[in-house]
Amino acid sequence: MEKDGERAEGRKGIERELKRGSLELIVLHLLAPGEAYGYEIVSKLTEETGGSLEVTDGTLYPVLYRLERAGFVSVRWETPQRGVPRKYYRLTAEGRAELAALTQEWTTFAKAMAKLLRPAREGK
Amino acid sequence: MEKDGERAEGRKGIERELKRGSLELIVLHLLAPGEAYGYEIVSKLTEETGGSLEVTDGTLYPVLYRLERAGFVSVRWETPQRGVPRKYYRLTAEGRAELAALTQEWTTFAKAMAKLLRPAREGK
DNA sequence: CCAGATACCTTGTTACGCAAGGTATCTTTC
DNA sequence: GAAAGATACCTTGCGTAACAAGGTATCTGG
Repeated sequence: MEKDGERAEGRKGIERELKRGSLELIVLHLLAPGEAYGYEIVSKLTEETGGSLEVTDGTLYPVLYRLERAGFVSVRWETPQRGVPRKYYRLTAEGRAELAALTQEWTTFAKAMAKLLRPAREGK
Repeated sequence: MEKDGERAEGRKGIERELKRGSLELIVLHLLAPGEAYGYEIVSKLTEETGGSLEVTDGTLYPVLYRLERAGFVSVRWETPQRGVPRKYYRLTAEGRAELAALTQEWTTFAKAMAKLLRPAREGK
């Protein structure tokens, strides 16, 4: 029945697109204070943004894999006394450099957008 | 031997990804003051952002087509006294509403990102 | 009539975010 | 000690958007 009941594509899809290219930065940023494991990163993000930015683990793992492959994070397995093994990720020096670079790029982009969107416009 | 001579994957690709989902908003915004034709929009964007945000016409036309299809812009052909025919785009009422909605969504997203990235962190 | 400029349009590639589904390990309960 | 549930990691397939590259049509100037 729900022919386009929850389609509402216009609304839902935008956020996904906006997140594009920002996720890598987000993850690097969340790793800045210290190491963390996959599931932890997911909940950290939800928590720190009050739920306004979220990812599922299925989204996160490919990102982490990319980061590892690029040498931006190092990986360590640890089995806690209680619970299943966890894979801890930690920024490398290159990762920190990348974090700084991406933060810069994101900020530049956001500023350009903000300036463009600012309605103020003195007569030409 | 240019193994990855001009690939420079990391750097070039990011901006493209960041633009994702923002282009539609950008175009709607550029149409807000009044109608414009395709090529004009391309140069308006380059001009207004001092070149920090750019699109090629091959990127723009699909966007315009989407907007037209969604009813956010109306279209009018005009052949100027000198030169080739031009296709002028103008915001519809729905287009204006969409512009407002997207601006809102973009701002919300940008604020969430900015807050996350802000390093300041008072001891909990 | 031919070269060049203007303007519009199409196709194929690439990459990413995501939902859905899958695997493995540990804990609890009976 | 088997079943059920929780935790955590990983993979596959899909949709979509930005872009480069290439194509078409119209007008202007020599």
